[in-house]
Amino acid sequence: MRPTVHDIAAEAGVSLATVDRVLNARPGVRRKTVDKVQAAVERLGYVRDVSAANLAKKRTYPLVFILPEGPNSFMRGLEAEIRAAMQRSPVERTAIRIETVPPFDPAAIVGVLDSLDPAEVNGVALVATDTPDVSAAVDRLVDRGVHVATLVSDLPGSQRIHFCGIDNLAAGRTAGGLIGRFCNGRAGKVLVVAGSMKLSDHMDRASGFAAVLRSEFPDLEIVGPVETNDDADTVRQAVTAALDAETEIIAIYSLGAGTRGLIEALPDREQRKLAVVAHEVTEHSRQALAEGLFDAVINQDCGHEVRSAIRVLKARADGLMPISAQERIRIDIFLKDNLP
Amino acid sequence: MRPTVHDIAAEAGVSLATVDRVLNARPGVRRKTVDKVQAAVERLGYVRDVSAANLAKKRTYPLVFILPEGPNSFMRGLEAEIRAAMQRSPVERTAIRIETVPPFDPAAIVGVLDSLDPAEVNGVALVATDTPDVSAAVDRLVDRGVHVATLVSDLPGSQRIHFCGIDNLAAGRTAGGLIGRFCNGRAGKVLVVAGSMKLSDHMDRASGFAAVLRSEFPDLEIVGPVETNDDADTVRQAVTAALDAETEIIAIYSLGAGTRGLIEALPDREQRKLAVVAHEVTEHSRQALAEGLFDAVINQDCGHEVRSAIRVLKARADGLMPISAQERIRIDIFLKDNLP
DNA sequence: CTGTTAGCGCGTTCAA
DNA sequence: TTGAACGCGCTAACAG
Repeated sequence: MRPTVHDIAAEAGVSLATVDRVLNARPGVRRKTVDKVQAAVERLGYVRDVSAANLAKKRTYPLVFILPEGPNSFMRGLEAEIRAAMQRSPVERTAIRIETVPPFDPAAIVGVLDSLDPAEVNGVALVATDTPDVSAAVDRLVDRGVHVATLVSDLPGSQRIHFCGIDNLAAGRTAGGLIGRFCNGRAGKVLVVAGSMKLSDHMDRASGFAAVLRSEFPDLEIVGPVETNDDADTVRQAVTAALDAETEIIAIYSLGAGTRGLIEALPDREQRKLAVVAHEVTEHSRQALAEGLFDAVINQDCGHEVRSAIRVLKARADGLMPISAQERIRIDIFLKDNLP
Repeated sequence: MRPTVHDIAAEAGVSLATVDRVLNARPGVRRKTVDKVQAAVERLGYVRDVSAANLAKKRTYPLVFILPEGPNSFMRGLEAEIRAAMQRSPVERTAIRIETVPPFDPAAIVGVLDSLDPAEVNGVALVATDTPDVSAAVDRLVDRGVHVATLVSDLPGSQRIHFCGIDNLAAGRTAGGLIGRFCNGRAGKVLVVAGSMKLSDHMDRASGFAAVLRSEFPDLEIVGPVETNDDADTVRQAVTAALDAETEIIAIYSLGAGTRGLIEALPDREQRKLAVVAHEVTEHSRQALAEGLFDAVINQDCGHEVRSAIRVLKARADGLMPISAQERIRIDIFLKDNLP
């Protein structure tokens, strides 16, 4: 039988209230009493029953998600998952609010971050641009006692407690390995299309990709990365222009969004055979895979990311450590053959 | 504010005890009273607070895992994950017992299944051979009121409530897509090595693989599948023999275990270039990937599978539906470039 | 058949 | 600085 506060109280020779004060690090207890209680906790191996505590406190976890607005399918999918989590709020004791900001706008993110009231918010998960001002705003919020987790794209220099997303360096390496093998010995150029180098996920993917090509497939030369701000029309124009200009392009790695534009720019399979790898399963990329326009799509499960963010933020609010393996977001690789 | 049993009692004009009886479908309540209470539940949108209920009941969930003994690395990894879950038992209110049985021995599984006491066991997760006797034993257990989930390999005809594992047909298709692309237009033969056709996961992988080769890569011809009972020495002998006999083999798909034997049988990369795809990241396969002996490894996260089995079995014991997307086990694809 | 009451493990008044 | 007592939402005796 697991020990309870009663057992601790008896063991330490004090009352329940005193045990509670010590356990919750509240003031008004003599140093010696604190030691006695802590010794009893150690001795009996006490672990607090979080659900009983939450019941007594009628606790809810007020959480805020910050993500970019706009037509980006992936971000809208992410938002849908957050809304699904809001549906479960009564059961999970969460109170989730969504704040959307213009994409690629660090100042807007900073504005939201600074407007948050630590008294009303327990944790924040955000999709951030990796810029110094956002990093600083995150640190300010953490200093004010709010736990912050990054979502999808990390903020490596900041005080965020956790990154809920894939290892984007490994994702880029994977793309490199796939494209290298799909080209299978042919020499030529590979066009790399990115959204914005202000995003650390795009940065990481680009460098992982370049590293693998350099070390394993030296016959493939990178063109780009071209920046498109994840805008479909820009992607279409950029890809069309590049394919016209460079006839030696035999593969494309699209590491950002705007996938619809990429599809529109792709020439007939018969005319010109290109190995194509893109990111995120959306309506568009799914169809492109099925039609054989794309060879592979690298995906991150945004449902998992959202649930993970909630678990991590809640655990942290309770001062617990989450199961780390459970929070590792996998790099999914989809071919037309294993599309879910 | 979420409604409580008190609110229901007031709304229905009855006492707490009666509400409790109705909510838990216990006998001794007049039909009319039941209806009144249920109407109040509907009207107020009541949902029971499971953690409060568990607190009051001091509930624990006694669970049994059945899996094959023996040297199979994957199964040992699975067992390690179950033991990790046992460590969390006090927090998760579980009481987990592991039963091991000789591999490929349906009778042994049936023996364990039939020996289980419904009064002492709440749910069972098992790695099963897909044979009629096991299926029947599962059905008998379900009839006696115990929830059963299959783990890793499914039992499609049975009354199991859930399958905790990957879509093995899709996994086989993925392997087919990868091998087809890695061979890249070359014609030749592909050796398929399996453990046992008594396992539905092996069956499914083999057929998914064959389907993709037939429809998308007609220049590749399948040799096998050869059955090895997942024994490394048998695998080594079978692969060596096949490679000697058939000089046109340009690829190998190993869809079962015994990966060490496969590695030992593989000729020098320089001598004979083979595209190799295997299953499950283990110490051996990891090294083979790193050295370039394997091109890809398809993996299932057994930690996720174990946690999922526990969640599903617990949820079912409480009469709840789990978040289905969370319980979908992903098909992981590892290249040397994205090895974790 | 139905209602009253005392906990489950913990947090939080209010007195002492 | 400490302790007693009540309540969180629910279940389980025990009466009636």
